[in-house]
Amino acid sequence: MTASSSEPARGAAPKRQRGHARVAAILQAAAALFLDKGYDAVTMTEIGAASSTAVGSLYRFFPSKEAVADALLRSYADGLADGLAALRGRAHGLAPAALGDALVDVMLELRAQRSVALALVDARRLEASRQQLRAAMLADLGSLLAVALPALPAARRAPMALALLHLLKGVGQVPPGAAMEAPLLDEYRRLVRAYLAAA
Amino acid sequence: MTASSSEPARGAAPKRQRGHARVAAILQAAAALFLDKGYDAVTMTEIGAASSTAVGSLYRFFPSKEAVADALLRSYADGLADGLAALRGRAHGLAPAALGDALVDVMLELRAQRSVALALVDARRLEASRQQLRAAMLADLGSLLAVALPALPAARRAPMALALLHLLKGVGQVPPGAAMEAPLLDEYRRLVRAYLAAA
Amino acid sequence: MTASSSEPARGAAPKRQRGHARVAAILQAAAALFLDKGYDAVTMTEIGAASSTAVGSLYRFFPSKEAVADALLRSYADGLADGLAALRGRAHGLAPAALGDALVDVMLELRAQRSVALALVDARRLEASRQQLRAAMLADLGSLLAVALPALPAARRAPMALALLHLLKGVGQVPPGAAMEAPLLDEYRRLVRAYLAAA
Amino acid sequence: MTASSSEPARGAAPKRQRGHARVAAILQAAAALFLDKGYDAVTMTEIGAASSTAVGSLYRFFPSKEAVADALLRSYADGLADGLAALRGRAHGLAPAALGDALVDVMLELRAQRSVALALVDARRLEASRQQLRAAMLADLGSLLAVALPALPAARRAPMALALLHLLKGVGQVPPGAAMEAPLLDEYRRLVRAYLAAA
DNA sequence: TATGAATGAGGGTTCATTCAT
DNA sequence: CATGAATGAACCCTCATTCAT
Repeated sequence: MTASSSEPARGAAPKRQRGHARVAAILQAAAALFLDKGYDAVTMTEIGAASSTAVGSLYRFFPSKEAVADALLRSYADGLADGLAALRGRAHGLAPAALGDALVDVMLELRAQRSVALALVDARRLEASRQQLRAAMLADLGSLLAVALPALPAARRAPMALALLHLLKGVGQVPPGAAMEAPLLDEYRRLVRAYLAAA
Repeated sequence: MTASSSEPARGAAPKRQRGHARVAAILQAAAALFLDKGYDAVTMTEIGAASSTAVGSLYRFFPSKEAVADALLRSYADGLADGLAALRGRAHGLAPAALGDALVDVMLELRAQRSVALALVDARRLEASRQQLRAAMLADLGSLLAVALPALPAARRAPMALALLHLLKGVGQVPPGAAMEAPLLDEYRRLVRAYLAAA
Repeated sequence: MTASSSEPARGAAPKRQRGHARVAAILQAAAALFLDKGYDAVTMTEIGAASSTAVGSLYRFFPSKEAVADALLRSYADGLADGLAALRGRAHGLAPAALGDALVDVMLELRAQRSVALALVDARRLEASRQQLRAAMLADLGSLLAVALPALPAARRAPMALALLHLLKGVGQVPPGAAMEAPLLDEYRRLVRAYLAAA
Repeated sequence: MTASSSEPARGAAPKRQRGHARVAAILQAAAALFLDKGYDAVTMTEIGAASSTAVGSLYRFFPSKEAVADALLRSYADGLADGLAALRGRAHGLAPAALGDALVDVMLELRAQRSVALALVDARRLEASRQQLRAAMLADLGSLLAVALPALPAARRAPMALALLHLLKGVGQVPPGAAMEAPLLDEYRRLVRAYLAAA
């Protein structure tokens, strides 16, 4: 709205976008640090330094350290919920093996956010967010199973969702560039497929 | 490979039994606290209070907070190594499904120590111990697979050990008194069995 | 002695009326906040928000937070000096009781500004302004006493001014809407009258 | 109780007394600082430095900065309550002028603690303690008046207690070594006497 | 000139670790 | 040796003040 509309490429855009870029930078830096050292071991000053943001500014965007972690967690939860929702849309009549592969694929798409989320989910200080996230994911997985495996006894749906959740957590933890990556992902695919096929 | 399981049995037994009892009390208290609140949230003073040990004395037995966690981790690693070694002894010719059950059983036996270990493994501050523990467990699992599933291509042994490790981690995380316990354990048994049978 | 009461009236009036309104709004907002929460607990941003002024603009009018408090203090001092000067004009031959009532009345007229001033005077950070204000008020009160109570030994003038100052401070602190207001003000009137009559 | 009872003059005494001395040193240092700069402007580190105590140790004795101020306030409140209680014991039939002098004397005895207390009472952050202290003092003063001035209409007791409280606050604020001290105290005596005599 | 995002020093508080007793 | 008071670095967070727009 100010006069700078003539310089498109210079600095993204004048007002709101700056804030967005900042927030993104902060979250990215925080994600890397949390992943590397765990929630408690990371200091706000560190996050600031890593994202070229003064502590004070950090607190303009996030009211507390916990809020930073929550944002990360939520962003992951949202991505996952979307992925599962999309999968549920086409799950009806899917063969178990195909369902397994699809699940693994959903996970792989979110891998970046996922590994951070996992690091955070284990920080005991974040119980609240953690419980919430877990519950949401279990519900999503459960309803997916109801659609995809209608023959499965209802009583097994919850335990299976739990087991799958843990399994998929493993998929998310596969380190993206390592030598092990491909064979390990194959292995997980086999595992999930075998599990679902046997159900 | 199980050689690391003992320095206690070597020659330290007769005298200093006091010290041993103290160490045990400290570790037990620390385990309960770490499990409940996570590594970072537990203070040395707390551990002292919970084990009726003055902080100063705590530092006589463990040079640092990290050392307490390490001891816990190692004790768990030892138990696991022992369990896997015993299993390997009788693994030759075991049916895959039976092998799966046996693995789950080994895990269940260690569940108490295991859940603490898991809580600690996720405290990123303990990278060193964590890596070591992981490596040892993978090696043990790998050699168990070599014995139990001789038909498995050698190349799949490592990924499978990795996947199994993660799976068994899930078994260890099943909360011991919860309503979900029995069905969830059953589910894990099914899962492991299906996986090994398919291999 | 009342000379310090104006730099506003000198030559700044016609233009910049905007600025004057702003300054007034700022001072009013600041007064309310200081009164409510004390000097230290009020932030410049708050003052800005309460007076619809951007922080940056705040600093155009007042070079620091302390300057805002100083302005408030000075404005009160000016009002008091004026009131005392007026009283001194008609103090000659006034009966002690009447003088006491008049003093209380002067205070009551200034009550709004006064209570803020008192809140600020107690913020020890403002020593300088505080001392200045005090000295000016004592001088004014002293000269009023010289006119109104010529029989009073000169040596008692200073202590009496001090005591009166404190007394009048009490009057200023009577909370304006409380149930206690009327009886308490009566009580103060009695007190001042009794004191001056006995002198 | 330990073995050091043979060295009487060296360091007060070994165990509990050390703590007492520390607490006293802390309170004294805090009092001086609060008096000088006001509650908000004093930092815990400063209090530590002034009492040769590390911040950490400070927090062993007082759980928060507020607790330090509270202790100071309470100690003063206790002294005052004692003084007023003693005075009430012999107040029956006391002449108003004598009562006034006695009140001023009670104040003077507590002057050291008093001036700090006054500095703190004005710190808005300490509302809770402040209200409590005020209420207690008013109640004490009121019951003293009931005993000492039975002729006073009950309705005037509360306002008079309020006015007296403020007056006595003035007495407490007389700076202990200043040139003004003696004449000002005389003046306050006159003032209180005149007030009570007129009642 | 007005704006408010950005800055970073500094405040209260905690806790791993040390050391005098 | 055991003890637990003492230490002080470091953490999260706030806010007076500045300055690019």
